[in-house]
Amino acid sequence: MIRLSRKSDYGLVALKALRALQPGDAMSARELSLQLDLPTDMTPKVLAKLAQAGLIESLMGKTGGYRLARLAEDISVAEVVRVLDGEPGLAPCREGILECHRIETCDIKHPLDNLHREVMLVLSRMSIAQL
Amino acid sequence: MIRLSRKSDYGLVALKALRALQPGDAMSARELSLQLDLPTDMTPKVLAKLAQAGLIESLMGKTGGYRLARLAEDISVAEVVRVLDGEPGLAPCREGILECHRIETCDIKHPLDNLHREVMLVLSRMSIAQL
DNA sequence: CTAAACTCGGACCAGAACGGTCGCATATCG
DNA sequence: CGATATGCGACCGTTCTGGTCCGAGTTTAG
Repeated sequence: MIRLSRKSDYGLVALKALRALQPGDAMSARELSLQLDLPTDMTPKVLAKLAQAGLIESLMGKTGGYRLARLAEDISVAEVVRVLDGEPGLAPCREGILECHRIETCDIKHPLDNLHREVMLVLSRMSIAQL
Repeated sequence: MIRLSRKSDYGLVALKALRALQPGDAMSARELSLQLDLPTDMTPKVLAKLAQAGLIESLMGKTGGYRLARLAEDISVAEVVRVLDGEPGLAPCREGILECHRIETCDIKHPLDNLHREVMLVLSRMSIAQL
């Protein structure tokens, strides 16, 4: 239910690298891959997701690349995770494995929900700039 | 890197159910499965892990079953997660994917480590009794 | 205008992890 | 002694993720 996969890691290190650029400059996916030792063709995928979510912007063409679309201070870890690993949902009520008509189940659902929300809050408080 | 799988859910609901027992009473794995709609033979596995970690104790024999080994107030969610899903490790330095001799990598490692620690802290603050 | 370098997007594959099951040994109570 | 419980280890099927490949559309350089 709460999952921070490797993709999120990649995204975070990439964003951190983009942050070090001069304003106006862009960095290509391949440069990022080489510099950060990320899997060759994984980087474009991760960056594409971040781009279409509006966290970074992509510049096409020969001198293209990626750069932050916002201030690093305004990009939270939670947002990156949500984009790359999806909104983490609770297992219990998602698949119907634990049926919700059971009292015990719904007794447990809300607390787990709170738990989850609290974790995301922690992630929300940390920005790329703080990494 | 942080992963709360379904097993953890199962463990948490089971512990919550065990908490409702009268002191001295025990509840069999099958009873728990039926009452909580958990997968038939998943429950013993989860309970076995919790037992060997000392969170609950098992009573063998005909009238056997499981019961809490400690007060519900003293069992944290973090502990349950750690037992059932293992100590969550950081991806970057675990598999050598991001080599640690790279400065960028080790710049990112510690902050991610802190992040992770903070999340576990949140889980530590919530006990079974509070669910 | 052509060529090169880049992003975009989808299709694709292998491997690991997870959820779930079975069976046998062992211990307890009646 | 027999019935019933856990303990534990071996065992699959499926899903998901990480990772790769390729074609299409775009922009700049020459």
